[in-house]
Amino acid sequence: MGKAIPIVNLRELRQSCADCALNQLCLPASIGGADLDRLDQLVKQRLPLERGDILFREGTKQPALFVVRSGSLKTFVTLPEGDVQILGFHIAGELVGLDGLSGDGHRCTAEALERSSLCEVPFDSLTEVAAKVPGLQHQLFRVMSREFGREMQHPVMMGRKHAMSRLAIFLRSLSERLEGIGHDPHLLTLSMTRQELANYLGLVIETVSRLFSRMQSQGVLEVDRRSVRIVDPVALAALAEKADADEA
Amino acid sequence: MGKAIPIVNLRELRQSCADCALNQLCLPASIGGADLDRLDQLVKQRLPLERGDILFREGTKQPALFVVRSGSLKTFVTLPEGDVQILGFHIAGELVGLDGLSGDGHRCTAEALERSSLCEVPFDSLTEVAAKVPGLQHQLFRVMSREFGREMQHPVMMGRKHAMSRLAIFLRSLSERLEGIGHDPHLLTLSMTRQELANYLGLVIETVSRLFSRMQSQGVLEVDRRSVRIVDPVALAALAEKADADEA
DNA sequence: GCAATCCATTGATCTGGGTCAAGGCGGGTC
DNA sequence: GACCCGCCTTGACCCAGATCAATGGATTGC
Repeated sequence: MGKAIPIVNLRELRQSCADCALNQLCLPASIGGADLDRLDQLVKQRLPLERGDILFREGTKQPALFVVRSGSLKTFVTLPEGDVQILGFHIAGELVGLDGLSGDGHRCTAEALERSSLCEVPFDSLTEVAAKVPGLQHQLFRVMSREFGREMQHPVMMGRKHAMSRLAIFLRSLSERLEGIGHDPHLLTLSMTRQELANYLGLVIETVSRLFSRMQSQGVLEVDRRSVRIVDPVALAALAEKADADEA
Repeated sequence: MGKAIPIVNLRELRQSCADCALNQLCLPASIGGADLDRLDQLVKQRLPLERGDILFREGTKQPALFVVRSGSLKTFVTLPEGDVQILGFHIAGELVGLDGLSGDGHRCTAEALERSSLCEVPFDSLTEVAAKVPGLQHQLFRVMSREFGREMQHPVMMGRKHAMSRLAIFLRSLSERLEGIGHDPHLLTLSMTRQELANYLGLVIETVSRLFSRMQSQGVLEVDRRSVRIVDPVALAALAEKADADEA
């Protein structure tokens, strides 16, 4: 047994949708047989990305849809003045790139937060096949709409006037999503820096750092660098929902 | 010539997509002939809504897609504690209800801000026809993705740490959208209350009020209750982009 | 081992916007 | 006309979080 050198798992690289553990979260859900084969042929397995690698950039023509198989990414837009706004973090089983179907290319940039592997489906062939496979079209609408629902959470969180609520909402959401892919919902390993998290939450890095410290001293979390253990989920929920004064 | 009693325009109520002034902004764009007729049969013209009328509620099964023909609406979610977060305002030519395709019903509530008329397309029949008309499917993906792009603006705006930038961004966006439907982009008639606007921007009503006053005294706007004239668009743009300190 | 770098934490101070409170104005009703 | 009521504005005050600044680990490179 040598060192833990990360090796590309070749079996994983050439695997069909039918065998994929993420099957139910992904496009192929609820289609099968010949249709699944047809979809399978569109899906390209990509070599893993490393932290900082760009999956696609704002404005890219030839847009594609991606499914995260392992690892995680962030999506963000760059503002005219040069600063960025992070729109979301994407973990295994989640889709990235749905903003690209408009015909004007992708509207945001996607970048890996750690070593990540993905499946890729080019849009033109996807919509082409979707036109022939009603089940796929339906599923495509479903996942787009599901993603819509997820996007809604961001403004809801940003609308909170207390920084503590924002962070608590984020942690709960992440916990829930991890649970959905079979991880321990109380043991989070953050793949983003404090800076990236702060940007996403609409705060500055110092505030995020202080919030983690405060939650730890209150016995809600145990924090060690990027790993966060949720010690008191009830207290965390209370922080997330703590009133916000106005209500109209 | 009597008083200006608002009358339901019957011609408008039973009109085909082909004749509609909003044609290019809407679903029928880029389909024609027999396909357009097929779509036409799905579209129901609804009686106008009055201020406060609910178009659909969170959780409604039997979701549908709506196109605003005139007037305006807001969409919002209700949080467990009872307060709400407004997600967006929708003016003529814009689509409402795209969040409903997930199969779990609508994820937000839509409410009229003023007397508004709409077209309605039930989802089940829409997706059914879309499966047969590739042009429609494509257009449906396009408008969904376009809407995705619009949704992205909300977090970008909420990420701004200065209240003035948030309001300026909102005003510019509204101005642009009004221009798109042939209105004077410098003369805005707000259909939402200050409270609704504040909620959307993640601020309190007093702050919004003070911002309007300040922009007026700076010569950027002329404000009279709900009507806002953009006097100095360049200054407004500068306020919208004013640096926000961090940039990662 | 030591420097350099990146990332995170902590403290001190300042300030933008939230909170509390008091009118103002316009549109409706009787 | 007088009143009311919903919506908006303005002022005074205060606090959560931004800003400024210094320090502390990890990790990487030499």
